[in-house]
Order: sequence, then structure tokens, then C-alpha cells
Amino acid sequence: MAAPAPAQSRRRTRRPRAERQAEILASARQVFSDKGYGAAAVAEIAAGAGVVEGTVYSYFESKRSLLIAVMKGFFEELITDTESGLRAVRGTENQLRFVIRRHIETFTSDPGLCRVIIREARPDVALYDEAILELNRRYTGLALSVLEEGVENGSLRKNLVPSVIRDLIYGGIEHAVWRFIFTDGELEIGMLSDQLADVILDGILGDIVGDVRSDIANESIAHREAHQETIVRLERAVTRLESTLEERSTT
Amino acid sequence: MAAPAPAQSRRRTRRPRAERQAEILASARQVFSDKGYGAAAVAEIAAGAGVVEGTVYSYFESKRSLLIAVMKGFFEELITDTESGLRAVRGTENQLRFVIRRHIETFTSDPGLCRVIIREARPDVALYDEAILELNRRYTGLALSVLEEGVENGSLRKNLVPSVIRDLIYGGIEHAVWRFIFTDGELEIGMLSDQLADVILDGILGDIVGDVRSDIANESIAHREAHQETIVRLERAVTRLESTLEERSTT
DNA sequence: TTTTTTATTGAGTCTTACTCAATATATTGG
DNA sequence: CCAATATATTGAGTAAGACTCAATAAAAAA
Repeated sequence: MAAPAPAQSRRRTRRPRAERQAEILASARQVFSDKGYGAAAVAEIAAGAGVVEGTVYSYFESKRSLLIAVMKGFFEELITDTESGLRAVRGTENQLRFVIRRHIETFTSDPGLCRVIIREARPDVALYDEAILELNRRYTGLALSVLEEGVENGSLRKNLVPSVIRDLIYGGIEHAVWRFIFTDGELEIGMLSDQLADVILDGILGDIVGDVRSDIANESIAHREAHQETIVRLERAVTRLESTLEERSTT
Repeated sequence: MAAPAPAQSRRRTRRPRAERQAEILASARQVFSDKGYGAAAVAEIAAGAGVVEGTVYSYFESKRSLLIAVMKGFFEELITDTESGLRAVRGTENQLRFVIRRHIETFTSDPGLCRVIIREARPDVALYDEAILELNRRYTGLALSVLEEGVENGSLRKNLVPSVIRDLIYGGIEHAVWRFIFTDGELEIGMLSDQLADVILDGILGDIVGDVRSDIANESIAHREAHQETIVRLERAVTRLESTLEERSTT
């Protein structure tokens, strides 16, 4: 309004290729995250980076390749982060609990981008093959290794198919988180990750592990105690009889 | 080429409103299933139903509402089918196994449409609220009821949150199936549904249920038997000694 | 048969991804 | 410091596809 509004509103500037590319990428990430892939206009991404639509296409082949680049950055961060976190945890069970919690936290900390990835990347075979497949393999491969090692060292059942468990973990988290974010109220990260981890580790059937353990154990102890008493009683009896016998024989 | 190609290639016909709508819907389901939502052109759907693009818009408000109608039909079938199947199964565990297997079969029998639903419906809040939310609730509610009843009657652990388990089931299946369909080879329905059901019911930890049960039980039995022998031996000894004493005293 | 109703049409609008020849800016060589 | 060169940047233009609407023709009613 107050400005004289010069003929051309944008001053043309030449920037180092890498920087401009980074700016476009950052803008794309923002816009994709806010509006999703379909509703994001390339012109808007360009504007966010302070350039015009055509410029975007001199740095990225297409809107789709922009999305791929954004996803790559996201996965790289996620992988290195999870990897280093995992190195600080010992034991199959604790490592699985860590992976589950870390993954849930990812969803809640960047829901916009996660939504785009779920929507665009996972179901699109071409896109997947092109770029994400390998990254996703590396990421979910972290959990897979934990599972395989667990089967190896006997922490986990021998007859498990680790890849199915991996899918159960990531698929289950995705659904649960998605439901919380979009339909239900607040997401209690601790409660959710505990529930999921508990079920995956111990199953859902009536508390057999604890119950069976304690029931059979208690039963066993009860029996032992009962027997012990009998044995003590009998041994006393034997001792008594023997001493009586001895007494008489010496007499 | 051979045809004289009359001025207007399509003869205009008036059809009962319900029938024409059904034809358009059927064509839409086919095209969506084949090409996905984005790549499906409304003109193509129209052609498949033997009408022109504008006609479609006199029966459906938008391409999106067409998709909703298609999904509704799909869910209605699925719900009634699963409901009736479930009525024939007794026991929480078997009912869950049934639900799991039935859901996996759905994916493999109509992968095209399932892909569209995963891609378009689930992550789109507006679409969800508008139409699918209720249907999806009804469908996954079948499993939820089984879970709730299981917690009620003690087949399942008391501290479970049934909705989380439901998400684990449906999310896990979705990921596993998706992986098979899009990246790996053939899908072994029986193996997959057994694996998933086993894990959800019993967990993944070293075979505690069976092992603990049998180990502790065996241990307990072994102890009991050992004690039993000792007791029998001692009692015989006592009897023998007592009879000896009596003998002597009568002598 | 004539009139009325409305299903159907297809040409046209609008939005948006993507192209390309012109242009302005940085860099290099003299 | 200037001219020549290279190329980053531009924005007008193209194509494709969702959606609109006034005209039209088929069925129903009078």
C-alpha cells in the first residue's frame, strides 16, 4: 500500500546454487507439511523461497522429485538419530521398547510430513522404488536387526518371522497414532508405547506369563512345604523308633 | 475407420435414474481400482458408463463424492460379510483369528480398491469425517467388540486398552500385506494370518507361555514324584520298625 | 398431438504442473 | 576497469483435467 510498488516487484539476484537449492527445499518441506502434496502449488513453494515458479524447475525436475528430496532429508535425520539412540540401549526387550517409543515421537513431532509420507510415498510403487524403498529399508531395518538378534540369542521365540513382527510394530504404531491425531484427543506417548510394547512382547491372552508362573510356582511351593512336613514327621518317627529299638536291645 | 462416423457418435438415451447412477458408480469403482484416484479422469469414468463427462456431474457433485460413494459400497459389503462370518465362530481367540484372516483376504481379493482407500480415505480428515469414519468404526468395531468381550470374560488381560489392540491388528495387517503386494513375492495368507494371530495372542518373547507352563509344571511334578518316593520309603521303614518293635515286645 | 419436464450434452472456464526463449547478473579474460 | 561469456532467473505460454451451464432432445403428461 504505502510502497511505490515498482514495475517489477522482485529484484533478480543470483545465489550460490547449493544455497538456493536448500532454500527451495526448505520451503517445499514447509508447504508440503502444511498443505499436503496435492494441495501444495509449486508457485507457492517458489514464493516461499523468494523465487518464481520456473526457477524451481531449474533445480528440481518435477514437483514429485521435490517431494522425494524432502523425504530423503527427513529419513536421513531419522535414521542417524535412531541409530545412535539404539546404541545406548542393551537387551532385545529394551531396544524394542526404545524403537517403538522413538517412532511414536517422530509422528507427534512432525505430523504434517508424516502424513505426506504415509499418503504419497508408501502406496506409490514408482516413487517407492525410485527413492524411498532403500531409506525405509534402512530405517525399519534397525528394528529388524533387533528382532533377528533376539531370535538368535533366544530372547524371542524361535519360530518368529521377524519381518512380520516389524510390520506389526510399524503398522500398529501408524494406525494408533493416526487415530489419536485425527479423531481422538490428546496422545499419551508413554501410555501408548507401553501398551504396544507390552502386547507385542507378551501378547494379549489372560495374564498367563505372570499367573502361570506364580500359580504353578505357588502350587509347587505349597506341595513342597506339605511334603517337607510329612518328611520331617516321618524322619522324627524313624529316629524315635530307632532309639527305642536301641534302648531295648541294650537293655 | 470403416464406419461412416456419423456426426454425433453417441446416441442420446434416457435411462432410469437409479440405473444410470449404478452404471456410473460401477465404472468409477473399476477405474479407481485400476488407476488410483489421481490418475483416474472423470471423462474416462463417464466413457466407461457410456455417458459424457457432464452427465457424471448431474449424478455426483464431484470426483471426490464419487470416491466416497464407491467406498461406501465397498465397506457395506465388507461389514455384512464379516458380521455374518463372525456369528459362526465361538471363543475370543478363534474370533480374533477369524477377523485377522478375513481382513487379509479382503486385501488380496481387491487390492486396487484397498490401495485407493489407504491412500485417499484414511489420511484425509475431511473425507473421513464426511463419510468413511462411521463405516470404518462399524467395521473395525467388530474386532473391538471381540476384544472388549475378551477382557470382560477374562480370556484377555485385564489391563488391555482394546482400541490400541485393534489398531495393532489392522495396522499390522495393512503393512504386512502392503509389503507383500508391492515389493515381495506371493502372499501366503495362512502363514501370515497365523504369524500375526500368534504374536498378538502370545507375544514374541521366548516361548514363556509353553515353556514356563511345561518347565515349571515338569519341575513341580518331578519334585512331587521324588518326594512321593521318599515319603513312601520312609513310611515303609516306619511300618517295618514298628512291626519289629511289636514283635519284640510280644516275645 | 402438443406441451412440459428434465436428462443429457459438449463447448467453455479455471486451475495448475510444466516448458522455453528472452533477459539480467555474475564471472572471466584482457 | 571494461568487454565477453556463461548461466541463473524470469514470466508468458501450453497442456491436462476438474467442473459449469445454456442448449437440446428424449420421455412423460395433458
